[in-house]
Amino acid sequence: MMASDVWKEYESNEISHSVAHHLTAIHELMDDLGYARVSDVARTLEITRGSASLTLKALKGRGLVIEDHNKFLKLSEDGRRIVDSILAKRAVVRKFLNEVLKLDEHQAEVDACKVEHLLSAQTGGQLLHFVRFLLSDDPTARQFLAEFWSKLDQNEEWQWPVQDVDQLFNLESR
Amino acid sequence: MMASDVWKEYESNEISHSVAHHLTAIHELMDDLGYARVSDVARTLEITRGSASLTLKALKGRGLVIEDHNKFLKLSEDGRRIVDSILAKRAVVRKFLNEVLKLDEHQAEVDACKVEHLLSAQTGGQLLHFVRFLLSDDPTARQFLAEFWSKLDQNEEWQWPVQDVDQLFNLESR
DNA sequence: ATCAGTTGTTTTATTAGCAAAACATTGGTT
DNA sequence: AACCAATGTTTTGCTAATAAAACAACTGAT
Repeated sequence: MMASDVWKEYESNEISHSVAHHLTAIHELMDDLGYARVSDVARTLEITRGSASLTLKALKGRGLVIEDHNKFLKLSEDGRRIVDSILAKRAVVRKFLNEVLKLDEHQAEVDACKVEHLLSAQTGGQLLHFVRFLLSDDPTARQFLAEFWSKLDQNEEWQWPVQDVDQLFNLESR
Repeated sequence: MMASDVWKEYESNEISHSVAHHLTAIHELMDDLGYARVSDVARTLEITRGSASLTLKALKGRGLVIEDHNKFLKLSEDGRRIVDSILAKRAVVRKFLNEVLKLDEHQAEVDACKVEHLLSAQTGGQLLHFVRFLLSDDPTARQFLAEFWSKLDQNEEWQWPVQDVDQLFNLESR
């Protein structure tokens, strides 16, 4: 509980929010334009070329981005793997928030974008299993969702933020 | 998609990971010891007194922390509200990851700690509704969970990270 | 061929968050 | 009184990520 080895793992994350978006920007640009240069990344992220240049230089140094003889950028194998895992987590979190919890699309997009690079691979994988089953045409899943959504409309008994969540579960928490 | 007004909201967050833990440390110390000084916070977070002193000075300036005539710290009303919302999100996310997705406790704790300060109030509230119903003794919820868990043990068809999550849902995204 | 626009880099500065070290204050012990 | 330990602050320096501005190099149009 509040073990510092837990809370300090935050910055020990090898992929920062900024790095995640520099990499996914390259990925998107390759899809959309067929190429990605420093300026294109900067435009996409709405930061200055100077900032993008410095960050991308570091990413080249880390072997996540590769530069052409003509200053054209692309993702390395490692870079692509990271982008894949980030986009997968973003997609599944967005889907869960929007289609299950019924949060509006913008909120779902924003929250998914905030946490996509922080979730572990295990969490991403398990969440995908879960949401996949939940949104499948399995009758049990259908019925469960229907009941949940009908309950959602009904009650707003307790208000957020909650003082003691564990009490709401009628369980001891540790 | 990749709208910069979305991805830039990350740093626009008023509560950073560091601030979140400085505040919750004070909360915990008040519970455990009955008081909280700069040194106690530093010890709890395993950072130097100097760092804690600077951060806490800023938090006093923001009106989230109040200092005694004798250097004793406590949370303001605003500070307490923030801690409540963070701890509630942490608890519900941890519970979901551990008791529903069956991730081990450490992983659940780490991931919950990483995202607790980033989730919106709406997301926290909806997630609480969802997990509460999911872990209740409602027979539909019971049956759904039982089926999900049995499926979990069975298949490991596709491997993570997934190339195209949306394809796995047999749905168009967005 | 020149001139303008685009592109990439570098330098300088800022902010948040940390460490390390120096320093001041306080409280208790002997 | 002298001393030591704990506490709090300040200063200096570091890293990541940004902006801003200066600069160099290339491209294309006329």
